[in-house]
Amino acid sequence: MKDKPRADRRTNPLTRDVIVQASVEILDAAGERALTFRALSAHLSTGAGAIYHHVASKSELLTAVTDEVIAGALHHGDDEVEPEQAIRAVMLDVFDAIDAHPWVGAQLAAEPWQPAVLRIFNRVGVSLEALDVPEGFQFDATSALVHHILGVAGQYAAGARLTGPDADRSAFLGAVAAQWATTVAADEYPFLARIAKMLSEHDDREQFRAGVDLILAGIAALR
Amino acid sequence: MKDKPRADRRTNPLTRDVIVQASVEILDAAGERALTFRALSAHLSTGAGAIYHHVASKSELLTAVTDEVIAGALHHGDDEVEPEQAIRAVMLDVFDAIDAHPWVGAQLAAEPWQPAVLRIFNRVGVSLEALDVPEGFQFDATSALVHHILGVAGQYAAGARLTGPDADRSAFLGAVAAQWATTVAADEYPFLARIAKMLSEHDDREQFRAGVDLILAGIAALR
DNA sequence: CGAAGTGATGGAACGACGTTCCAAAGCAAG
DNA sequence: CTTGCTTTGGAACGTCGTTCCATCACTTCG
Repeated sequence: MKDKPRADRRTNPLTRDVIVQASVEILDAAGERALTFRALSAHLSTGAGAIYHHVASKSELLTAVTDEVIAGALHHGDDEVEPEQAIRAVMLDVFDAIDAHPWVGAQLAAEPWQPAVLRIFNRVGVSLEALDVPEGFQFDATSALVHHILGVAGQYAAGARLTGPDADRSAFLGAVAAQWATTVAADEYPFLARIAKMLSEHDDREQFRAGVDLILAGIAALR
Repeated sequence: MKDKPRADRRTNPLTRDVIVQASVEILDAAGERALTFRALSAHLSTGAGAIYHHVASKSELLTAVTDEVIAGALHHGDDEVEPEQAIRAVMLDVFDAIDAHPWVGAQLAAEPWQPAVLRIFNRVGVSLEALDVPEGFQFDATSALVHHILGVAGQYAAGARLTGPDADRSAFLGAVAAQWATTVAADEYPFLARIAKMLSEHDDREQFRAGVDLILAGIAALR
C-alpha cells in the first residue's frame, strides 16, 4: 500500500480512458477545434509525450472518443419490442447522441468503417433481420439506413459547428433561409426559393424521423 | 494592344478561376491532403499572398472548387424524361462525380448548406415536384435523397482517401472484411460477421442505386 | 537492502500548415 | 513624368501534430 507518500506526481495514473474522458469534456465544452494535444496536456497537467504513450495519434483518439459516445448511446434493448420499432429506437438514439455531441457527427461522417460505424451498422442490421427482409437485401437495406444517419450527421454537426455550442439553431436556419431568398436567384433555384420558409420552421429531429419512415416504407415495399 | 512587351510578370493574370482549376488538378492528382497554399503557390509560380488576394480562405476555396465540380456534373437535362428517371439520373451523376473526385465527397459531407449542396438539393427537388408528392412532403423527401448522397459521399470518399488515388477498392474492402472476421467477435457483432463476405464482393455504385430505389419506393408508398 | 532495469512522464524541439504583412512592381489617370 | 491603386510574391508569425530525450517512479533481482 502506498497510501500517503505517493507524492503529487501521478496521483491518478493517466490511462487511455482518462485521456478519452478528458477529450469528451473538451469537445463538449469548446468544440472540435478546441481539442489539441496542448489543450489536452494542460487539462491533464501533463505533456504531449505522455499522451502519445497511450494514444497513437489524434485520429486514433478521435475514433476512440467517437466509439465511446456511440457505445453509450446504444444502450437500448433490441429484443423486446417489435423489430420496426427497434430500428426506429436505434436510429433516434444515434441522432440524439449527435445532437448532444455535434463533433460526433463530423467524425462519423469523416471516417469510414470506424468502430462506431460498425457498431451502428451491426445494431441496425440485427434489428433488420427480425423483419422479413431477404438475406440478399439486408446489406443494401442496412446501408441505406446507416447512410441516412451519416448524411444527417455531417450536415447537422457542421451546422452546429457554425452556430457555436449554444446558439439558437432555428435562428441560424432562418438566416440561411433569408440568404437563400436574397442571394439565390429564384429562377435559378426555383425549388429552394419555394421551400426556403420551411427551413427555418422545420424540426431536424422530425425530418430525420421522416427519412427513417421513408426508408422503412421502401424496405416494406421492396422486400 | 500590348501584344509583345507585356513582359514576363503578367503573362497570365492569375484570376480566381485559374486558382480553382489548379486546385482541382492538385486534388485529383494527389488527394485533399496535398492541397496546401504552398503547393498551390508552386503550381502557379506565385506566392501565398497573391492567392489570398483572390480567395478569402482555404475553406472558401474548397467550397468553390466543390461547387465547380458539382455544377459540371449536373449537366443532365431534367425536363425530358419521366420524373423518377430524372431523379435517378441526378443521383447517379453526383455519385459518379464523387467517384471521379473523392475529395468532393469529403467536402460535401463536411460543410452544410454550401453552394454545391444547394445545387443538388434544388435539382433533386425540382425533379421531385414532377411526381405527385404533396407539397408538405417534398422537403422531407428531398432531404432524404440528399442525405443519402451525403452519407455515401462521406464513406466513399474517406475509403478512397485511405486506399490512395489508384488502389484497388475491392482489395481494400476485402481487407476490411477480413479484419471484421478476425478482430470483431462474432457474438458481439453477429450481423457484421454474417455479412463480411458480401462486403468485398459488393459494388458501391449498385449499392448506392439500391438505396435510391429504396427511398423512391418509400416516397411512392407514403405520398 | 541496494543496484539495475523498465516503463511512464513531461517538456523542448521540429517541420508543416493557414494566414498576415509588407515592399516592390505594374498599370491607369492627370 | 508623376501620382495613386491594384496586383504580386516572398518573408514572417503563431499554432498544430508529432518526435525526441532526459528524468523519474517503481519493480525485480542479487
